[in-house]
Amino acid sequence: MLITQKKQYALRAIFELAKRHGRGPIKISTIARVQAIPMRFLEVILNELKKSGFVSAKRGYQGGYYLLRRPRDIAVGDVIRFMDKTGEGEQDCIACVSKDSCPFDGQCALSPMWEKVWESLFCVYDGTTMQDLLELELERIKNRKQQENAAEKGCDRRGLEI
Amino acid sequence: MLITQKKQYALRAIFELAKRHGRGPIKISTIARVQAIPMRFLEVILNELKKSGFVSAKRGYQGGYYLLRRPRDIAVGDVIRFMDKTGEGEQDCIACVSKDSCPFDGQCALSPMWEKVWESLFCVYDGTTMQDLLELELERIKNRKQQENAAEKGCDRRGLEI
DNA sequence: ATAATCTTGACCAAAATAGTCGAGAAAGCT
DNA sequence: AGCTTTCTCGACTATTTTGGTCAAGATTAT
Repeated sequence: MLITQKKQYALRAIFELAKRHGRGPIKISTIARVQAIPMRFLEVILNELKKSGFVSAKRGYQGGYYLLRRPRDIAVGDVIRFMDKTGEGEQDCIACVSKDSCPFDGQCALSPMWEKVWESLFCVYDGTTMQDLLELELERIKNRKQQENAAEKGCDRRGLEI
Repeated sequence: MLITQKKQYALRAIFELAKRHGRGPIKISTIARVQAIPMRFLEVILNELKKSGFVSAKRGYQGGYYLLRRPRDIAVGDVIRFMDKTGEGEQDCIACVSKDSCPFDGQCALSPMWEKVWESLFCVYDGTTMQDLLELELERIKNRKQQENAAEKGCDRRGLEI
């Protein structure tokens, strides 16, 4: 897998927090429902994410999770890197890039390519902030509405034609 | 993992065949030794690769595997795509990109990013042929020799200084 | 107090991945 | 023909990673 489910969930959870940034703590149960993430699993994930410094939590009655940074100051790359780290040493890396696991001491014929791959991957990751994702989402919603309107008109016309 | 061990092995095996292209069939045992791949596992891998049309094999006494195309006509992307296919449907893909597994019908906030990631990944894969890898390898060897020469001289000088 | 909510660590299950084995079939050599 | 070498094929096993659950406890607002 290029990306695990867990990282995907982490990103979606943070995205959801970004969406509601500034409106107080958000409950795990809410995030789980809206983002379609198994709740007990999300508990684990968010708890881990606290150590990243991106999110924090408040316990008790009106408790929940919230972002510690502005959405534009959290890049996807930051989250991925953090999630990789927690599993002890870059898990999502490629065997030949890290000298330890490469039988040729990181000098195999493929390693230059893996480095390129790694770079271009994180070029995208680091170039995408939560803010960017939010804006994309807004645009998408706008487009969908326009399409719906267009479709409705289409429906009406068809109705008349019959 | 970004790339599995098996795919890595497949690439290294094909690379080795490319290195010896035009010199008749190469034995599995040779490839396994030179590329540090478990032999019985490599048997399985090369056998699968026959279906890709990149390699073919000859049995018996002076048998072995050989490339069906010129090294410059085999890109890393071709190999990766083939290996992905054999596992039934793009395994190395991302959940949200394929509509089936995305709870939001492939319309989640992250999907545009995953598409970008996918593109830039295969941009590297498809832009790297076996020939390219061979040339890189040659250059690497040349550089290492130069370094060794330089190091030897350095040694001599140190010897005199003491 | 008590109800809501996060916290923690242990635990389990399923899937994917990595790797092995044995018996057989073809090809060349003598 | 008989022997050796080498691939072939399918079944099998082991290991690791991932995904997910649970229960008991701590904290806070009301």
